[in-house]
Amino acid sequence: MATPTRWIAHLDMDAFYASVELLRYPELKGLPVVIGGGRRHQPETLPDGTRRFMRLRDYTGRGVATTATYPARDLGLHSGIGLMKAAQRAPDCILLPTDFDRYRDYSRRFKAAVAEVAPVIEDRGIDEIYIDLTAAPGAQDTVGFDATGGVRALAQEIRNNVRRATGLTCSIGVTPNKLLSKIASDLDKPDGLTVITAADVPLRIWPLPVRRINGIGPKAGDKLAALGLRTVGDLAAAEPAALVEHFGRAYGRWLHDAAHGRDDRPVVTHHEPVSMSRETTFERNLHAVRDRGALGEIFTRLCAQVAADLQRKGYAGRTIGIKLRFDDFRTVTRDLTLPQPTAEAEAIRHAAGLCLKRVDLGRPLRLLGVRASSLVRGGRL
DNA sequence: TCTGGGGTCCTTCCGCCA
DNA sequence: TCTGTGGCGGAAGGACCC
Repeated sequence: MATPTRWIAHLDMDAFYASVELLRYPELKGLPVVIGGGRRHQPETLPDGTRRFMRLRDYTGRGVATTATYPARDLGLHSGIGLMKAAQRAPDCILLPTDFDRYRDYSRRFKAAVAEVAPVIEDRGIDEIYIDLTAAPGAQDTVGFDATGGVRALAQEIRNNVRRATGLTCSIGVTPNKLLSKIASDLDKPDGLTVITAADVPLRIWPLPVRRINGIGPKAGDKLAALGLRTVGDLAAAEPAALVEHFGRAYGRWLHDAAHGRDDRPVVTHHEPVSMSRETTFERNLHAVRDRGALGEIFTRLCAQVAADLQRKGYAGRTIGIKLRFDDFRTVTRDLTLPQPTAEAEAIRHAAGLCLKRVDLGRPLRLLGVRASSLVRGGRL
């Protein structure tokens, strides 16, 4: 028997948070809706049973959109857009608060539905996963003359199962590796299924902009554009030595491999957390001296939250750190490694306080965060 | 009226030590 | 004792992702 073809799927839920909200508020189907902001703007149920929703024009604050329905995207609203800016573009658009508990619940449901068909799953956050289909029953089957027929049917079965379990649609890309599957799942969205083989890479992948590659962000994208490299094909044709020269050894080589669709990272079914953190952006900027009391309260609360998170999940952290963002958006961090790991709010607060003393607090602050890293399991010393 | 919150990983620099 | 070298952990920042 020949070596089996490696088949990795990337499954991405379609406009996940928004779609979960539409299940709860079906009257919003087809309307522009964004999710985000604080918890203040809950829909109101009127005496006649209908619901009243908040509009973007009524929003004030510093929130951003977490996601947007497809009709809202047509109006130029996208995830990450400031809600005040969004309100200028679409004042009548409906605004819903985020409800992470509910999204986590649906997340568990869709992942369980996938696991019934194919159990080798890598979690990539609340709304997407990788699935190793290589050894799944039927994946290597040829249907007629189509060597991808078996894996395509399997992916379709996964989609059906997710829909049955949640009422939600997803998009799946199936290819020989994670890198290509991530790109492929985005090619036919929403509710799509895309299968790509290594031989398809020049035709299907090379015409795409480099930014479609997971790992090429705004900075690298701009730098590549400045070198005249706009498509994945441009990048694939570039001299590896030139890429190394401009981007360093590791990243330069990775760029070259990625452009050729090469990626042998395994599907990892278990992850240990590296850090746990809590941070908050203030409603208005706070000053270290003038707003000492308010700042101290927030600081203590963040430490307590990190401690609670650590204890709930059974970890302790040896390194405690803080993060500050000033009114000019400059961000600084300070870390302190302790002799012993801790999950106690008071010890965290003390260490974080020492970190804070090392920062010049001359400017007003817009954000404060507390983090625990170098985590050890089970310890609560 | 700019620009959330929770993460991971990588690079660079620095001090310490063998 | 001086100089060099290399490893390593910790700290800081940055890029990127969902």
